Amino acid sequence: MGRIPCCEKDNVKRGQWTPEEDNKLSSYIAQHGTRNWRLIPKNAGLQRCGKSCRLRWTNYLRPDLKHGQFSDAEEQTIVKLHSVVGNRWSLIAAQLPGRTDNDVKNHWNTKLKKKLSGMGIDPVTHKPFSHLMAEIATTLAPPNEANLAEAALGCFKDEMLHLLTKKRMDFQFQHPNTTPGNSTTTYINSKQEEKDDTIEKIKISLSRAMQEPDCFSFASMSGFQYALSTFGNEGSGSPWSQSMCTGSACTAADHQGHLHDKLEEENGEESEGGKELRNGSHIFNSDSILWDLPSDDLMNPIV
DNA sequence: AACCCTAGCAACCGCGCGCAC
DNA sequence: GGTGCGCGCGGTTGCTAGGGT
Repeated sequence: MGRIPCCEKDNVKRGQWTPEEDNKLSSYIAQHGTRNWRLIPKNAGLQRCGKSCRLRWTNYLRPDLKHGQFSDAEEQTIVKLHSVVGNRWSLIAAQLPGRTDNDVKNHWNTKLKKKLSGMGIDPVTHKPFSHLMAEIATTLAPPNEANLAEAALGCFKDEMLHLLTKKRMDFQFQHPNTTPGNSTTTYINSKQEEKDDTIEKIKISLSRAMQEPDCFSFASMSGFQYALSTFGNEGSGSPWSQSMCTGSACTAADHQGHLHDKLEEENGEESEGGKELRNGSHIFNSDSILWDLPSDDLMNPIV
């Protein structure tokens, strides 16, 4: 048996509150208090759900609310408390007079999270990223080659699909052997050509890998490192493919020295992708840990 | 000027807990 | 102890204003 709805959805208004509605609600609550939220809209002459009235009152209309910017002291309090209690917004808000849980939550999600990340602190654990990276590196076992291939392929398929579908139309028609100076491609600048060339190689290798999974040697794929370092976000499939794509596990693999060593061993020479990787920014370099990402991926400057 | 993108905020939704019967 | 109800909470969604192209 499901829970009954808190109100008749057909008969209630939703969305932004008007000043008249605010007035009605405020004056009703001033006279009668907030005893039964289900009855309040009916008695106050509002076509609103009781829940909606409660939210409007607690988050906006309550006379004791502060509506301005959060002060530094308030922000510090939020960060401190969040490090202890986590996402218990109501608990945190209770320590900040005039602030609601919704206020605190919004402020955290829009400002404080980014602020902490920018300072090199993980907003979830409140530990420095360097500390987390070290933990991950020591916790995870080095992956074997089969896992890596599976993981990277899973990650790769999604990213390539994404990339290929969002790429300009000309990419679809551009044959890999297109000669320079061809009228259809002359407008492409050299950097773009270089990138397209890498993408094309990835594309060919990927389709080969899908057709001949058994004899597929992932590390022989030109541009793998480029892709790994560029598309490190939305993996799918095995846990390794997930973690491979977060960047953190890449770091772990780097730390263990297995991934790049393995790739270079098998490549025999430095791949084009490898060059790309090396040209990427070393945003994180603590002791033996390296986190290689292209500069475009520098979401969070690390201290 | 028009369009697109993004950040910030308000509001909604669903779940779980506590209380009364 | 079981059930129904009301409320609070945290996560998510949607709207809007402002900035960039």
